[in-house]
Amino acid sequence: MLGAFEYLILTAASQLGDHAYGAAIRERVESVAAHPCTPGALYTTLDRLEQKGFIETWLGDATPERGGRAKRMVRVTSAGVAAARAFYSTITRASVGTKWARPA
Amino acid sequence: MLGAFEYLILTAASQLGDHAYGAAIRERVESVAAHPCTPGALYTTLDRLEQKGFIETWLGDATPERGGRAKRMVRVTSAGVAAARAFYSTITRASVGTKWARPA
DNA sequence: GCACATTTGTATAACAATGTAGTACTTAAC
DNA sequence: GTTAAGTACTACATTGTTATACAAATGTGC
Repeated sequence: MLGAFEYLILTAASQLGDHAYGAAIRERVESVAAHPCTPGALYTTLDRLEQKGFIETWLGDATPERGGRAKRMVRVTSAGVAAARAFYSTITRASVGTKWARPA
Repeated sequence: MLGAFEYLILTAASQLGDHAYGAAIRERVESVAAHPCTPGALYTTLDRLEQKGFIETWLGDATPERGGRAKRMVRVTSAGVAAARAFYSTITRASVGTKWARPA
């Protein structure tokens, strides 16, 4: 169904738009979830999302900063958007009427 | 962090209140998610949720209906409610500003 | 009223997919 | 060459899935 962690990465990438790349996504996920997002977790998940066709990635240029390795840029595909939408709507629908969510 | 499937089971159990038991939870999850919830998936997940202290289960009485095996009753603990709340709020917070969720 | 099918429900075991930790490698600026 | 930013890899733990078996009660035929 798309895991919770995969969903967090998709949302982060989507929100970062043209500036979405590995490390930036990582920071954003960590700030939103109260939850560490280690490099290993991130890149293996990126690989899997790409395999499923939910994102596209390519190597971009190195920005002229101290540690200038090329960034792995990320774009969410339309299939990825659809998957994220489905996940969100399932969670929302399930939560209607619970103590911890608003009544809808 | 609590998986998506675990969350669905917690919400279903919570909504069913005193009538929460294995098979009823299963039906409810299937109707909410467009996703099959097989017996195996359900009971292994119940075991795991119980181990983590998110639910309590005990064997109830058999109702006087055709197939009257004793039901495994389920109650969400306060720890379970807290976990569900945390999950929901993480997903909600992460989704703010995406194409597929409303702006907050 | 007894064998036996039928129905509702639970359990187990083996496996596949996801999520995580830790560490090593690459590239460029200082 | 040291330091910083970033990516990649490997091995492992946790979650999710499939398929099948088991249990207990009611209903039916004879």
